Amino acid sequence: MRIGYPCINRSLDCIASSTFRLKSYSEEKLKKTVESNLDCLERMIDYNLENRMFFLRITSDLVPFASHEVCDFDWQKHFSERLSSIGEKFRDHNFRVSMHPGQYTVLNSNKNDVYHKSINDLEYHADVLDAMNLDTTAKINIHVGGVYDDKEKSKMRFIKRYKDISKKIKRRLVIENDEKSYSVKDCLDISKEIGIPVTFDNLHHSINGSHYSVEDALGEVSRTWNHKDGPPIVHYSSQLTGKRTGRHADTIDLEDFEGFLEKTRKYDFDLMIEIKDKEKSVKKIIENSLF
DNA sequence: ATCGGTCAAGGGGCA
DNA sequence: TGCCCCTTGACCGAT
Repeated sequence: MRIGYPCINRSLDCIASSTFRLKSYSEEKLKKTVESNLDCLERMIDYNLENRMFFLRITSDLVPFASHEVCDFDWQKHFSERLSSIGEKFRDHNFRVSMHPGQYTVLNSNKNDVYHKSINDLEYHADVLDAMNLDTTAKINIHVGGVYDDKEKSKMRFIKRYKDISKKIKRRLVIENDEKSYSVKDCLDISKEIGIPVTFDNLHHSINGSHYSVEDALGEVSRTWNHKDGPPIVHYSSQLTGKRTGRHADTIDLEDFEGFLEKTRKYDFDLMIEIKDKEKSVKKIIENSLF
């Protein structure tokens, strides 16, 4: 069981996701930005080591515009040594690593150009993990995508597209239940057809549930992860009280978290804490010996 | 130096 | 149809 937080460490005075405007794109600027992003990523790894947080989500902005047509720079080659040494550090300390493309990456889109751009973006994410020589437990986590007024058809489109993608992406791709469209049940239906692992998100499940209890949902998704995929990935967050449903809380509610652990005790998984104050919440969990 | 409008990009939900 | 929300702050031009 490993625990971590996504993309940004607020205790450090650096970010690994620094970017710039498309208008000001230049190869020089890209190189500089990626260098400083990699510096920061290494500092995050060191911080995590010291604090025993062995699950890390790498920001999609590590190499800005990498999947955009404007970028013809061979960043993999240029940063190959650094990327592989970062990967070595991950492996030496048995880190779990993941990435999570944003809302613009929609594999099952009914628009062809969106679909193709999504493939490019998934390719980029796979390239980052490949350049670090990470095994297939390093995952790229996405949502199923749009519904377009016909969920069955849209699920089928996801399945067909999945079958068509390259091995390089396929070996890392996992799907997560989302808060309005595709529930755990929907993800499991898809997984049954193509064997893709399913990430469980407790907050999304509480908003967009199926007939599954948390215990049953976790039990079912656990079976979608094979040995080569590593332990299941679970996302935990709590609702920001009084705000729009789905908004992430500012800091962790330890009582709520204990309740969650209570229900999930019998399962093995790696846990990503998606809460605004990031590593501080994880620290609270560890300090209270909850994980 | 500070401020705030804007940022590559999709989709869903509501008035 | 058009606007807002999510992701999420950071960038950068105007002052």
